[in-house]
Amino acid sequence: MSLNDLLLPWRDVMVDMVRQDRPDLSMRQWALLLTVYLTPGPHTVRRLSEDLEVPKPAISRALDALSIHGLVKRARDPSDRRIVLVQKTPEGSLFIDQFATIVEERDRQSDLGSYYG
Amino acid sequence: MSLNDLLLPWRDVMVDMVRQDRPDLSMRQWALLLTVYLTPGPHTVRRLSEDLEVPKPAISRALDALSIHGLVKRARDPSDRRIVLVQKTPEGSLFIDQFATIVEERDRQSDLGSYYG
DNA sequence: ATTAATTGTTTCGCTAGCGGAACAATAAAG
DNA sequence: CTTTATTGTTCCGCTAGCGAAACAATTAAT
Repeated sequence: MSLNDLLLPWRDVMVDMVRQDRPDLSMRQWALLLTVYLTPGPHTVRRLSEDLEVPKPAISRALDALSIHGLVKRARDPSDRRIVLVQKTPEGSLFIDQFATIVEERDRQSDLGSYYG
Repeated sequence: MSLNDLLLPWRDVMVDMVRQDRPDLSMRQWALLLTVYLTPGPHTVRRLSEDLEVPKPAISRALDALSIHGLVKRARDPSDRRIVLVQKTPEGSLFIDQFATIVEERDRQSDLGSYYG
């Protein structure tokens, strides 16, 4: 598999991400969002900070940003009220689905490309 | 193919991108870099601006940032000295190769996961 | 009860990036 | 030549994000 076949879908999806309509999330915010939606929880600030190798305050700020867009929400753990559990939202799920559609589309395009081209 | 199978490699690669060692590029800078390295040129500021649907000054600034890391270089078109041709560099090629390695690795992991898991 | 540890947020000074307008350099049209 | 068009950069005021340190809230240890 050539470098182009491998990376072109990435290029295409990233370009889609950059085009101005959708909320423009930074790389960290994307990594955080995908982590919350695709990996098993519970997702606490501490764990996310360790998983992403990013300082805790940065996680906190990124959660602020994602929350503003309604893509994620915070809830205190009832059994230990220091802990913040980061949770999915309906809007976030929709957003992820739309992202998946873009990825699917771009993957499909790339496959066709290597078939015909 | 499940949402997870489709998106988990993306999540993993983005997390790798975010981890602090490698130059932390913004989404725009990534989209720009991949466009220069993976799509046919010549790449002028104007064309990149149109392709990415991003204002020209933003392209110019992003090129500054990429140039500082040596990932890309500018050269005036000799036949029309208004035009800036954005060109690859050895460092940039290496960087793209490293990125490809990450993508490959993460794709492979995900395939294994759906086979055994 | 007091002290120590843990968790997440806020503050601090600072840098990078934003869009839009103005700009300089170059080329094309008249 | 002079004017107009094109291309890319710089300037402007502003917002978002950064890491480190300080902080408040809560729980655990003594």
